[in-house]
Amino acid sequence: MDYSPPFVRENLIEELVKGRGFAAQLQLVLHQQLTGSSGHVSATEEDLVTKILRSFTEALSILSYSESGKVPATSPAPPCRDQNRKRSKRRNVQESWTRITAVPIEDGYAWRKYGQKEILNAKHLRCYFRCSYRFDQGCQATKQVQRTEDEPLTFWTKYTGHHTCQDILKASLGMDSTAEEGVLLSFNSNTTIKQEPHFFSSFPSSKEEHKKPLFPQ
DNA sequence: ATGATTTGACCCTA
DNA sequence: TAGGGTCAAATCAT
Repeated sequence: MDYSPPFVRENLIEELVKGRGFAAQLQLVLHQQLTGSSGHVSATEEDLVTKILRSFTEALSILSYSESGKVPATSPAPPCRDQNRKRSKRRNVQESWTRITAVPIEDGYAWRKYGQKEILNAKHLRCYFRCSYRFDQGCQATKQVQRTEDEPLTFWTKYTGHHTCQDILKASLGMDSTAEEGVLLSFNSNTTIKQEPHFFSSFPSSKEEHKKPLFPQ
């Protein structure tokens, strides 16, 4: 499904990455206005910029899929939002979406593992990751990864929040060889689609390439 | 020595 | 109160 020469693809990815970066910045600005004293940004505007941001991300994913000879599963559905839940002081309610893949997703971002936990009625541990730049740049992106099935091997990944870190450009431009292995997009629990297995590997981040598998078997 | 991971404890929500 | 998410000291890898 790849009809474009490599250099066209690279330019395309570069532009999409730029767009995503700008959208992320806009999201930050809007969020600051929303929480600031002037606060005249509507939730609709914030929601809109979130959708733009996601579109860029998904476009990049699609390019990555086609590059590796795979077909994107679906277009994204609206995110599942905990709209009626009270905002916790400690846990802020961020947009989240999930994917189910045959391999742990290598999304090109730098993640730091900060915990893992046994989940009720689950055979495997759930691993918790946050952006490596959380403290440097205040990037609030997190993800959770859990092996869900053995046959066929599948991994469930839940992303929460978008990356606002500057590493975004470098990371995404490096996606050609470490493209997202994502298969299924689902922004609520009802819609899930699977993809063929590709390979198995742990997926150390760009900052954390090394050592033992991050996912307990 | 430095930075990442592990793991038990603690915190929060339903 | 149980289950899930996060923290942080201890441990490990480079």
